[in-house]
Amino acid sequence: MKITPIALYDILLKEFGNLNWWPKDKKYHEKNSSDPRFEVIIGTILTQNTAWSNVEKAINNLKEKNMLDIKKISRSDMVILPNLIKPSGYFNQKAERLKNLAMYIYNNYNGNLDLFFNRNPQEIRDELLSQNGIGPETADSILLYAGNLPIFVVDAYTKRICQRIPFKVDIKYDEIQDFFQSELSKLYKANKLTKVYNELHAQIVILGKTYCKKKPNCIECPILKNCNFGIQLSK
DNA sequence: GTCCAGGGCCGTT
DNA sequence: AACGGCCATGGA
Repeated sequence: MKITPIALYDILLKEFGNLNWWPKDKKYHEKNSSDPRFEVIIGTILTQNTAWSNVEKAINNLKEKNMLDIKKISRSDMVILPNLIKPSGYFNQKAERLKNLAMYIYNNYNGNLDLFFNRNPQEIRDELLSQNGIGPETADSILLYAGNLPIFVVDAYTKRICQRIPFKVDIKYDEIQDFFQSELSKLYKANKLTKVYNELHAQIVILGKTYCKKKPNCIECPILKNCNFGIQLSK
């Protein structure tokens, strides 16, 4: 049975409901009057090729030291910071990346994320991509989940699912992103796209973690009947 | 013990 | 353009 990105979204929305990503600690930010968008930005770097459970440990360490702050990260000691984020893995690289980005935003936008995000998304994206350690997925996650901008995030799960279904699209980041964005904007109005991209990427991650793993669990997968990979497997 | 996770960079073909 | 090695922890 043929499936489109729109149909995929329908199925996953029924299966998982609204997930309201990105995961963040609202209570913490209310209590400390800190900016939850910066927690998202930190999370996008810490979760690079890393299980989220490990990222949570790192973020908790930052909270305990009151370091979940753009100014403090931008001035952090490069012995202390890697140590705090150690559970997230690649901690030396990630500490550099975090500090560089925090310094960039702090120096050029006075740490003001409203100023940073209130521009043409393409311009912000190019700027993010020019930073060391920020590739397309991290940049787009920042745009979508911190900036609330209508940019679809492609990750390893998205690529895997595109191949397994399969969608008729070249397996490259930009091609897949263009494919999802052009398909979904056929049905949804421009002012709904941020919400749709937010939910669909979140649902794809859950689908990937739960069913469409490297070693997949197709039998219980909600898109079994719409996926060539699962159909072949169940024969 | 082995495999894997919500990538990205760099050097080599 | 494409590919391999590298970065590293913690849970399954």
